[in-house]
Amino acid sequence: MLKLTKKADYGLMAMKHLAEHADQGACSAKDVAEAYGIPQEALAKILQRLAKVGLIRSQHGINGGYTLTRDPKTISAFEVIKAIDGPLFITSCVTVRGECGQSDRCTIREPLRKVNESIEQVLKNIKISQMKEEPEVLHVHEHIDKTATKKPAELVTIS
Amino acid sequence: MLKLTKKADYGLMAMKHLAEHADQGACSAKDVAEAYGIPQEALAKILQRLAKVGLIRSQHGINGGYTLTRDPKTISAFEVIKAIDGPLFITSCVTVRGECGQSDRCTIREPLRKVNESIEQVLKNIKISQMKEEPEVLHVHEHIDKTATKKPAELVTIS
DNA sequence: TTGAAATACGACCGAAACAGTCGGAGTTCT
DNA sequence: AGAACTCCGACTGTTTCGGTCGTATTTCAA
Repeated sequence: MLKLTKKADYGLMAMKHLAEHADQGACSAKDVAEAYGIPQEALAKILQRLAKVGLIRSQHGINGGYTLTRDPKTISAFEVIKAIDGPLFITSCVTVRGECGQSDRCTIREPLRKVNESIEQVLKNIKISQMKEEPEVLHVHEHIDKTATKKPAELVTIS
Repeated sequence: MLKLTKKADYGLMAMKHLAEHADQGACSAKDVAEAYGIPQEALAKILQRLAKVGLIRSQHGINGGYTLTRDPKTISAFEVIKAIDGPLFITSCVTVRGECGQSDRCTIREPLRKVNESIEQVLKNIKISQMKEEPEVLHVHEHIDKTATKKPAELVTIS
């Protein structure tokens, strides 16, 4: 149904939380989990994956937790989702090798690849810093519009 | 992982096939299934759902099968996908009632709703007729660009 | 040095959605 | 009327998802 997994949702929430509390030092998985009513163990596993790809830094021991490694303005939702759910393909017949398992006569995969690219661009242009609060939402609009209006060349070159 | 189900893929293939063979009368589920190596019974069920929402018309008996009810230029990929997989939401916490089951403090759902709208617009502007062959792909690009450039007002009003 | 607090990692289980299969009902042509 | 062909709806295995548990490792503080 073209939906993100809950893990990806949790990951985005956690990243947003870390961005908001960046000045208060590290946030533990327990803190974030309790703040949003997320199972602690489940969130911990997600944060581990985010740390593994370098989006956040982990610190053991007392007063430990997770901190962002980059400015939230430079972290896209696409990076977070990809780190958690793996590479996303809108079509189920297209694999990582670009092959179509079903049949050679599947002629719809090329148009769908374009759709996939468009979705990726949208997600890449949504930054963690833009998810903070409601007033910021207006900025998201502008960026969504910019995504397609300012990058037609990029979309074309992919084809 | 933000991917379409195989059923949706099959449905799009079948719709494309019906569009290409519209002048040859009705196509049976068997014909389409054999043309693409899809299990016949599985495809039949998909075609049933497409018929139920009125995208195609079914005809029993000998030389029966399915035919498009509308011009393929007016049928969007969004309609096909929605008919098969149901309403699509990019976020798993957002339900049909707009509620967030997790917590009231989930502040990321509004930005993600905008992403969802953008994706819907992309899918709505991809028509079955544009999936026919490779040269047509270029047209898809134009429509993707138009999607966001010509409809900023619509995106804003949804917020 | 000892213990508490926190992450790191893997294995496990129940639930839900997915992919595909089977028998039955309806329609058309001969 | 009968046979061939098709659509139709319910059913079952399989995979994925979501969440839990247990254990090891690291860090800081008393």
